[in-house]
Amino acid sequence: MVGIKDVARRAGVSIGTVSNVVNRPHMVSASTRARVLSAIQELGYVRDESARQLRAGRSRIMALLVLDLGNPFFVDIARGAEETAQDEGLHVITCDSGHRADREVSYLSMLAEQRVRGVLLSPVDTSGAALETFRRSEIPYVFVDRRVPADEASSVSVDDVTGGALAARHLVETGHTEVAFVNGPSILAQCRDREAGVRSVLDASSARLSVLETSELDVASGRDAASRLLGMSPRPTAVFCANDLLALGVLQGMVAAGVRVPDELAIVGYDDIEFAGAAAVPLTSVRQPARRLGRAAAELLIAETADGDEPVARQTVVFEPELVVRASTSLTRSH
Amino acid sequence: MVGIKDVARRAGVSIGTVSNVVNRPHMVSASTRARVLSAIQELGYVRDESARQLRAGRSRIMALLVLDLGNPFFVDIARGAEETAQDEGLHVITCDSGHRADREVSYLSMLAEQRVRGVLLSPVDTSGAALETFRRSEIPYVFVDRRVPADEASSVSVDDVTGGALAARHLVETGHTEVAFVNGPSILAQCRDREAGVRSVLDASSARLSVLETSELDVASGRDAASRLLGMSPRPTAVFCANDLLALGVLQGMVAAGVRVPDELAIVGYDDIEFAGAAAVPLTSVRQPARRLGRAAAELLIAETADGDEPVARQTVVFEPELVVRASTSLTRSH
DNA sequence: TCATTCGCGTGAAACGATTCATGAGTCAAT
DNA sequence: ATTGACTCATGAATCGTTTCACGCGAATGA
Repeated sequence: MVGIKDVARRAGVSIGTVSNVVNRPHMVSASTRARVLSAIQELGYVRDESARQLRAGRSRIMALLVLDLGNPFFVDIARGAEETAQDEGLHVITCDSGHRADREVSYLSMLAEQRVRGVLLSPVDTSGAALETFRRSEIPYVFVDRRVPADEASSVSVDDVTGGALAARHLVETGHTEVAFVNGPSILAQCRDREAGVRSVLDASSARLSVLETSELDVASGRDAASRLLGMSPRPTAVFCANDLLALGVLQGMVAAGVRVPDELAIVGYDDIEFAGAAAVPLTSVRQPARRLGRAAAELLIAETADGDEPVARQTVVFEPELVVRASTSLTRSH
Repeated sequence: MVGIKDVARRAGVSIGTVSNVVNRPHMVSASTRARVLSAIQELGYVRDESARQLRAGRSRIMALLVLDLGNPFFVDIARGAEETAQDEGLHVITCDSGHRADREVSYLSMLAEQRVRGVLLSPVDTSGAALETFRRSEIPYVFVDRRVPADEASSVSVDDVTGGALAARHLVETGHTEVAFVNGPSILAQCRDREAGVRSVLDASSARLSVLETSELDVASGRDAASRLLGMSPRPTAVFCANDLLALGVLQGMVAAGVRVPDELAIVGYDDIEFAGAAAVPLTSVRQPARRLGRAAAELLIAETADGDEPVARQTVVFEPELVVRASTSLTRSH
């Protein structure tokens, strides 16, 4: 593998000069620069990041560790993060913990060994030991889609209580009195908060609430939930799901069972992923600004790792969700 | 940042011994080992991969560079690749070129600088200059979801010609004579092959084929295609889409326009992503074994980079696609 | 003419691990 | 008592960069 010293020899200069050509071209005379550059070309020299990083002590890579890449919501976060990273000349590597704490731990220790610049983290469990050991590595991290106290870390999130309330209010206002909430695992703060939002609205109304908890936040769990809903009596006339994957699963289960949506059952999802609007009965959903979430988190992380003088203050950014009403809750468009 | 020499000092041994404790524990006596391990614990020592890699000359990371992470098909490939990588103690970093050649180039040069173990590549354009310069870096790569001549590189793909034929035959056999093929950009080999498959079947039948090309392989393009289809006369009674995202877009556009699926228009997608089966009118689709694709590609790459004696022969693995028939083409289930 | 500045280039010292030849110590066998 | 075999630990060399103090020569100013 050709290294900097091969280039130096070929160009008849010292290795220090080659390094300067690559990193501070203005410090080198035009003629030498040209000679070195053509040597680089001819030899096909590619700088070795590991050596560079060893010297520098920090890498040019930031990591994004998400709960589930199968959920387009997180893919959008990744895209946002990549956008700002690129502006800073950094790269993002995306890791998928698949909701599993052991994989989260494994990735975190890998990232610590890599000495990544920082980590954008959407953790399975905040209180977990996973983070506890990672903290000692001194690698900065920012929470994404999870609010934490500012003294612990910066975080960028969306107000899930409001989001839940938004959905619930919409259902109450459209006249539903028998409402179900299909929630994901309650170890997830997002799920707990959305439920809190739902309850705050429904408790103050005359509607009745049943809560179903699923083990995963995916389409298959949604289908399961659908069959449970079908067995309930009285059967709810509206269901709010903790995310769009669940909602799509419920929708499919209902359509398969001949239940008309929204006539017999209104459905509200959460995240407003692209597939929500693209469903044959387009889903009403609570939109989260996923891309902006990713951008903002990356910006915070970059600010924290800027080689400035003073440590930057931790920040807590909270975005507001927005209800997007579509056919799955509006009778007017049906049929 | 605590390094190996801090540990050595604390434990009262040489750095070589610490290294042995970490990498070849059996070569160290039990008592020293215990002493070193507790020093590691107390100091919170985390090995620095960049130094390790500098010495070793190769990294423990393999990369997967895909066309579009927004497409669940590629997420499944990533999962497959990660499964086998994990078995080998490797890590995968997933990069999303978003169908853009410039990002592909940028990622490839980053990966070359990182001296990754190898790259699983789903390239925008095989003939591209992107690859040409990457080749010089000597980093092994395996094509995923794209067949190439075995003398160039190993590849793992699915037979797209057969896949296209499968879909077309299904439509012909269910009696359609006016068929549309909504294809993605023809620079993609996948798209060209699927079209070839479609033509091979339809040319031999009495059905008529119209081909619409879209600029992207996403849901929005599918919606566009739907409106174009609506303007055609005679209007096709069946449409095959080059992937499920397009198909979902078409489905949505049609349902919004009041066209009944499958009664007035049958739709076939490609990839069989989870959302295809979860659509309110579940999509008939050509299934590709995405996870196995990822696994197989990673296995090939690992075989090529095994530090064995002889270079391993290049391999070309081709999987067979499979038609999954659902409601979007079968009148029997409708209403 | 001499001193000062400036522009360019050099060479060596890091960075933090791995690896390997070497040596120190112990034990058993001759 | 000497040898050989074996177990552990050592310390130096090495990987490919970056960085920095320094030196050389030319240009500038007095």
